[in-house]
Amino acid sequence: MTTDADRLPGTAAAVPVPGRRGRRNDPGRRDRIIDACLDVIVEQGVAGASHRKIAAAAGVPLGSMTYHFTGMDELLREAFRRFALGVSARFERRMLDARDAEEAKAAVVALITADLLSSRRDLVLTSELYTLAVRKPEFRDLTNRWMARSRAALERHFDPVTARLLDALIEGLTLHRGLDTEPHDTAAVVEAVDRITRCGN
Amino acid sequence: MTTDADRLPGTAAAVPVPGRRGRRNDPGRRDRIIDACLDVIVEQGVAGASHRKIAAAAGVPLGSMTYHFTGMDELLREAFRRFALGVSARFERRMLDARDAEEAKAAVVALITADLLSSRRDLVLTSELYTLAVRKPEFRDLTNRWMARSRAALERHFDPVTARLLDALIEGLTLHRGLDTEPHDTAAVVEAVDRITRCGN
Amino acid sequence: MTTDADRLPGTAAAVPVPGRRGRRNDPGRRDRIIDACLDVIVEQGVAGASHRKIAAAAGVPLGSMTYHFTGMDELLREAFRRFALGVSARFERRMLDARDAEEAKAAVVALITADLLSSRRDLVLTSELYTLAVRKPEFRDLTNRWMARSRAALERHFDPVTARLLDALIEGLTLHRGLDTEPHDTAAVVEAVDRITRCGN
Amino acid sequence: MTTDADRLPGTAAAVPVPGRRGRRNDPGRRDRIIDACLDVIVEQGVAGASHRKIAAAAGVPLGSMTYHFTGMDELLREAFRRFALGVSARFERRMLDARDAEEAKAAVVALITADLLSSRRDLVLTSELYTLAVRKPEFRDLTNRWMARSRAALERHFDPVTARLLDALIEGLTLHRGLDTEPHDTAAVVEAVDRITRCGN
DNA sequence: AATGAATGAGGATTCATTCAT
DNA sequence: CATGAATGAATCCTCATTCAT
Repeated sequence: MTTDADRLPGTAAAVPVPGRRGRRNDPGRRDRIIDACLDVIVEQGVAGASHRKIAAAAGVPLGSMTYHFTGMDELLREAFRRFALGVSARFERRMLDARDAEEAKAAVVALITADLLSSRRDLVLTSELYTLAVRKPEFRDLTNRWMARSRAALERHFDPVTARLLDALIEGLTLHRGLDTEPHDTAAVVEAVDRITRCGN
Repeated sequence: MTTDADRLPGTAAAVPVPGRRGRRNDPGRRDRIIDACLDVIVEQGVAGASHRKIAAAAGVPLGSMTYHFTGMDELLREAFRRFALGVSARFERRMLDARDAEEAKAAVVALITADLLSSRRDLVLTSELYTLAVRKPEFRDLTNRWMARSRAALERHFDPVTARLLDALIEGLTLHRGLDTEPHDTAAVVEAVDRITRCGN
Repeated sequence: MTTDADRLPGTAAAVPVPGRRGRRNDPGRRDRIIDACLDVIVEQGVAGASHRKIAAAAGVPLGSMTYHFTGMDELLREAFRRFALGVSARFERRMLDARDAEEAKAAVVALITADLLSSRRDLVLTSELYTLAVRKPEFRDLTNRWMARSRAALERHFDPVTARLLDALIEGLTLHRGLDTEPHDTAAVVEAVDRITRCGN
Repeated sequence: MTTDADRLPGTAAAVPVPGRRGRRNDPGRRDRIIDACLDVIVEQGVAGASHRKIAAAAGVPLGSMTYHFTGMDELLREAFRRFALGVSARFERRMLDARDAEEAKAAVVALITADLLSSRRDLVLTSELYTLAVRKPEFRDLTNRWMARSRAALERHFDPVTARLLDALIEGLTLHRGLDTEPHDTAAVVEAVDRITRCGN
């Protein structure tokens, strides 16, 4: 399970999910609501995300909320599903792009030390998702699938045990770097990845 | 920064004299509220922690809440401060008890693989705290101090770089083990700690 | 700026269909709330006008209050706007009905010495409005517009300076007569209007 | 009844009211509370004047409030009594200082056109007092006594009818000048006083 | 199909007052 | 005598959800 700054292209761009629920006048409204939901969560947290605020952010009437979603739970689930899918897809692609273990390690380092500005959003959403996942099984499914996908991607270059450990290391380093206020140097991250992968590539 | 199940001794001990309708002068009530706050957070999350619920859990009238605390913010801050202090104190003690690096490593492994039943509470509270810390500076202070204390404790047995990496590893492993539904084997944790500490004791 | 007992016609006419439990779609409910607000203010003052009391007086659920108005401020503003509009419209009509300065003077005297029973409401509301206006600009706008309209009406029969002085005199006499407990004779009022208008018709 | 900017000297200056209630440690505390009460009312209105705020403004513990006063009503009554006494005493002195009707008229004009900065406090307190007086008899006693004293002072230079009319005129002009936002010229005030006193000195 | 209107439950907070000390 | 601690009632307001249209 790993964080990444990029948004999965194609999910949020008002693509009309064909077989889902064809709406006449405003296709993609459902999608817009989901994106607005994530935006509100980034700014105010899950605790501050209300139907009203999300509706306002999406530019849709309040009544739309419970028309398109059975309730806040469904909306949150879909929003975080989109988020997790996007982040893990991006991670997977990076691992696919790496041609050997060395490139994979470099990619991991790049990921952890990535521009914090763009990954602030990811950090916030990730921590919010974890907080939900710790308590509610339906969100734990999300994080589990995310973690599984990350490990599978890592296993293209590392043995299963190393993949699992590396994934955990990424998690911890990302979190600590995100929370810590003092600047961090990349060298330590390189060192960490080196050590954790030393005996198991 | 590491999770631990024990409660800081001496903080929550102010048990209300049971059969007495303690109206006026109830010393320790503030402490009881803080503990009740943590309990409610564990069960319902920060989002679900309201004055009403906490007051009910602590067995105090609603008006007591804003008498003892200026508002929810102060209450949350104090609650998480107590939690962080307790956990980091426990961690520090464990490191002090270790007589050499090997014992320290064993202690770390024990910590990560500790009885999940008791550490479920810690996991929940930690993730809630992180979610707050990501957004609000006053809670980031808490996590920073916690992290600093953990690293300092680790530095009794490891060099600074290793300490930092080990701390991050603990974080990631704890989190992943807490979220994952399938069982984990201790061997992998031992392996991880071995690798990360190999070149830097 | 002058007080008058009549209510602006057409504003409060939305009588709720009595025997019908009008749940959804209750047009005129907003108006009814505003009127109820004024009623409560008359009886308990602005200080005693709470959402609860007004809702009860209007026969609407508490939640309606903040649905129809963003908060107490907006409600108070609308209520006093309605009051000021009604009073100044009535005053204006009286001045329009007067065919010359003598009739206008008589109308002013009639106004000041009007039946106190009906003008008690006006006196209370006026003093409450002034108290708000002294402190808050948005209410001062109301009183300013009211004063301007009164002066404009007076200027149909008197020169600008006299109009302004007459308006102030009306204000002072109305207030003193309203507060004073001993009975007043009309002759003094006639004398006052005569003197203030003597040199400026 | 007339407004004036000066504070009655000697009332607020922590003079120990001798026969009232001799306190040991902090004589004048009662007085300080009353003054603080007026200060709070000026800033927040009667509606915003709470025991807590006044206690804070006076620098006394909250418990002192209900120790020195039976409740808010008594406190308000004493506060406004002090205010009304101060203002009317100042007015009386000005009338005593005038040696003839012309000087009295000049004094009245000076009073109305006085520096608004210092009289803002008076304006606020006066309107608050009127609002109370309109509703509650115990405050109407205050305003009545104030009005009576003002008229008595004016009767040193004018006949009773003129005194009463002049008093009302002062009231209206002061109020309108206080509320109006555009600047006012003194000439109109002079003219008004001239007219109202023309036929009756 | 879509939504504006409406509402009751619950949110945090402020308050005057009481009482034990 | 004086006060800090405590409390229950009341404050405004936000909310997810329902329903008539």
